[in-house]
Amino acid sequence: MQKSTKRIATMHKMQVTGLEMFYKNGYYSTSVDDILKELNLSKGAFYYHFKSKEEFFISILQSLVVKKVYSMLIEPIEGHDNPIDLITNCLEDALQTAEHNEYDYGFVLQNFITEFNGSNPEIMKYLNDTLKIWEVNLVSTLQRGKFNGYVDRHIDCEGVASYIISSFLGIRTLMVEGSATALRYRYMQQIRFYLRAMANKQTA
Amino acid sequence: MQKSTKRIATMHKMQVTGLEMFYKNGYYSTSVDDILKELNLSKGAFYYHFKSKEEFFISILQSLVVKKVYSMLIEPIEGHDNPIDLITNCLEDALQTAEHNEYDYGFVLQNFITEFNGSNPEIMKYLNDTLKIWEVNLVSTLQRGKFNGYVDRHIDCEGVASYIISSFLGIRTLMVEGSATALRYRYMQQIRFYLRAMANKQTA
DNA sequence: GATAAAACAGACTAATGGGTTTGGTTTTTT
DNA sequence: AAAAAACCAAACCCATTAGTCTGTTTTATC
Repeated sequence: MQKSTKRIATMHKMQVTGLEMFYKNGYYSTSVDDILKELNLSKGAFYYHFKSKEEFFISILQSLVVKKVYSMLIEPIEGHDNPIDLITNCLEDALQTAEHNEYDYGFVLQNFITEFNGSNPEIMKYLNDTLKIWEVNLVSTLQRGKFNGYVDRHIDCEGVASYIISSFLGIRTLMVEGSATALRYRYMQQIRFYLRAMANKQTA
Repeated sequence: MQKSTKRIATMHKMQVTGLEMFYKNGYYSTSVDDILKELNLSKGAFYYHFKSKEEFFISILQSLVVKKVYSMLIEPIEGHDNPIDLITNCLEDALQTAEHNEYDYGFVLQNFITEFNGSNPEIMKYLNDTLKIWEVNLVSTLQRGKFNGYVDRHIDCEGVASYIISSFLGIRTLMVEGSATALRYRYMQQIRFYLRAMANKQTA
């Protein structure tokens, strides 16, 4: 009983290539035809599977982006180890991924937020919700860190979380054109410095 | 001899409205007709003054954006006062401007960098150059701060500068949808905390 | 106030892109 | 083998958009 297995495979292929091209060239600058040419598929194929370009894009957000945000930005910082180390390593990994021309999904979000802001409220909702998921998980990781004695009790977890996200999104913007390796190195030094100051001074 | 006074006035009006709409809806999502309708002007007028949409946009970068980056982000941090205070106040001002739905020009740059990255190298060059101007000036402000005894000698000025820019660009992304006031408040607390640690501990 | 140049209006063109339709082929089920 | 479901190709439709062309109005100059 694999009646929909091919359907799913085809849709998935379209979504993967779609995300790649939307991310690289922007949503509005990437035509459906562009994606189909890349895949040697036809318009008929596309509109058999998806109602519209917009619905197609939303399906990408739901089935690819959200999952990747979880696996790259959220799961690595779960658990009861020192959140400061967890977060530092997670950011380092994400930036290294970015450096090798793959996409780290925090920046994917930022790109699309910039593009759709003001022009498409429905898509913006999905994007903001996903970003919010990251933020919420950062906050609770920090709070858990307080509870477990790793993080200073006086720290404003919400403030730190949005500051981490901000700096990360920003450095990724700079990396698109600047010398990525040098920027990553410097950024990691600064964020380490910043996060180290959050540590609980009582406990080792 | 005011043969070009009207010409300049009209061009300027087009540029101001153009920047506003490009910034709000994106370059590719804003048609020349959209801008002209807003101004009650015609195609003939537009192409009388500008060779193309792209040239029009570049003229906006040159005549509006660069100047504003200077007056909002560079001039305020010049001088020989404590650069940590200068930078803090400058960022605060920029974020307050942003909160009142006007545009702070750091974010204008970021928006366009995101939009044109990968699709238009010529425009990217202008945008990156402008961002670079900001960065270079931040670095030299910090170095001057070292010289004048305000900033710790061990600080990596390049690292701090790109970290400041990063966090600023990032927080602006978050502000587009989140509660701007709360984000600004938190951000300023964090950046103050971060910058205070740069201060020279010897001198008061 | 005639004339020339500058500034502007608006219909038109060509190309692009989202989406539809038609007309098929392959795969699965019975 | 026959019917139905899943899948695919490409011509076609319609709205939009950057850019052109031809003319008209405004403005400066003598």
